[in-house]
Amino acid sequence: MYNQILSSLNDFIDNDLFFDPDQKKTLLHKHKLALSDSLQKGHWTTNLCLIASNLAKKNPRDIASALITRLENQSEIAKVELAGPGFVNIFLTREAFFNQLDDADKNPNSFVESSHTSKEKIQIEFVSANPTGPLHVGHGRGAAYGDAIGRILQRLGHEVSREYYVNDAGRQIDILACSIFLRKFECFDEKAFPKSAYKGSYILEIARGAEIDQALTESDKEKLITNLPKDDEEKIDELIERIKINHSNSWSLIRDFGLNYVIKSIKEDLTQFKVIFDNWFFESSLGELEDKKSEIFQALDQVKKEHAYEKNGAVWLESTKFGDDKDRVIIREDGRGTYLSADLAYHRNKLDRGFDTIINVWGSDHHGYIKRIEATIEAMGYSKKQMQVQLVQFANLFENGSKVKMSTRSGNFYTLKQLIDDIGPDASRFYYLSKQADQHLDFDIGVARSNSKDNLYYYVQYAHARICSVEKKYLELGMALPSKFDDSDFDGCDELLQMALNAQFVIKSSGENLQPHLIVYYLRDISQSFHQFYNNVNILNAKKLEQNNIMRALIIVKSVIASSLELLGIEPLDSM
RNA sequence: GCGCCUGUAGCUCAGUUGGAUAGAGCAACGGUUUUCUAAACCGUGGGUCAGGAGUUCGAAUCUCUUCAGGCGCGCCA
Repeated sequence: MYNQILSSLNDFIDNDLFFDPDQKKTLLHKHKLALSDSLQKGHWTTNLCLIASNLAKKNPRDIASALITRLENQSEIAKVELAGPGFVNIFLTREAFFNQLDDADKNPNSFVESSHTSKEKIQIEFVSANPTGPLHVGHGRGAAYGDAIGRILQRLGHEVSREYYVNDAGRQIDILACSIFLRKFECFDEKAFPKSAYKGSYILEIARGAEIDQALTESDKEKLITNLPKDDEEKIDELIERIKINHSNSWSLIRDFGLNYVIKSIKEDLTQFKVIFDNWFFESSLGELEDKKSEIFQALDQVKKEHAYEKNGAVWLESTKFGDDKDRVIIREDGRGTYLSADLAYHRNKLDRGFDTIINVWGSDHHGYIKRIEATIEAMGYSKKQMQVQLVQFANLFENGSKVKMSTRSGNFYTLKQLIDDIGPDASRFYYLSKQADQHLDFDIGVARSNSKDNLYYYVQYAHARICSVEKKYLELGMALPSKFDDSDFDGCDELLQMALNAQFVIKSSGENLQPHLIVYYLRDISQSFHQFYNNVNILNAKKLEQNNIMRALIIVKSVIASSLELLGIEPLDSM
């Protein structure tokens, strides 16, 4: 029906309006056909005449009359009204209204899929937390978000690939290995343990699990910890250096063991959170800068030829040529690459894999980094439009009104796993997604855990469970669940059904804008409408004539709720 | 100093990309169950959409500006 009306509107623009081609183009682009938010305004509504009247400097009423006649000629349309400042409201016949619902139930993309949006190959890179410790509640938000937009884009017909970028090559990993080493061989007293090392209890666990034949003598330890620099950061770097040189065997054993251990635990947490990645990309696979065959060398070499220069012994990328604020170092004075150089090679690798769009989900503290990476993409000869960066603000966790602190180094943090164990993966995901991603989220675990009315997650689940229960009772009465509407003129479900139709548009918009929270609020609204209906109408004791359509309506609402929850990675509950 | 984000009811937030009378939840007060799950529903009160100017048929939404708050500005990752 949507497509049918839409093409009538377009025919009208083409044939009945005496506009020049430019005006027609903007009109085609700007007019909208939307579901009405209330049936008093009809089933469908369009602003076409408003826009047209603006372009032609004419009264909307003069333009509308021809359109109204054209629309009213269609057998599915019962009535067309001009309302408000110039909206055209379209009222369908009951039969047409029900038909589009049955169609939408069969094909949840019936309105949106034939539109000219092309199917793309999309890659989403998200979480990508440094493998230096367990995921904490801040990472959970990125995980829930990235996974949800993946599901939504898939629903819209795109081919989606999820990727985790593992920074397994940098200094952070050395600090991890060093921390484990120091614990393993008990090099420091508890009080003297370096501040800049990781202190979480998981470090002790890993240290206990690591099987190393070698032992450190007291003099080894003494050598390791005497005459260290005072500065915390310098101290840890010095320790790393000394261990690497003097205990290279243990070092690499511990480093590999620790890294694998942490990555494994991250994977387990994500699996429990129902986030599955198609690909784990390791920074180390890009190779070493010294190796001329490595990807990282070749990527840098390519860029260096045209868009880089040497200054103060370092190699600088001319990123200002591509919109960055200043030029950036890609190879340090001492010959090592910067973080940007690895990212440059990584993005080249991604774009060469043939994705139409790559989406990077980053913590919002990286926002200063966007221009920089865009510049490197342009410098390598790609278009920055192929990459979309979506920032996710950190989630603040509250418990009983007070903020729970998070810091990986101090080891004092609330892990994602704890959260999942506490309130479950589904409620966690629901709350993570309940606010626009790039804005602060205050997550009160007390509310999420509670059975109270302000727990929105249960409000939505309750609507689903109630419908399941009614269906069950209906079957127990010996009735069969209807698969079609009949022509009874009971209209008590119509507003609810109108809202159910809107799911397609909400999902489309949430996919196009990468905003899963729109679905959360849609779920709240349709659940509310259902609860109202439920309290108004006694379904099982309703008139036999009305019951078929009521049950049909509930089946449709239930399936809309279930499939919307699915897009958020949440399993609908059949009973509570 | 430069850049990005935010400011909507007492609190937490939506607002379909410029549309019709600005909406929910919580909190406050009052009500609804011999009948399908009361984790529900109904009612009442609560607003200069931070302030100002502009763009137009029409602005919470776009532009400019003032104020307030948050974040980012390494040869760290």
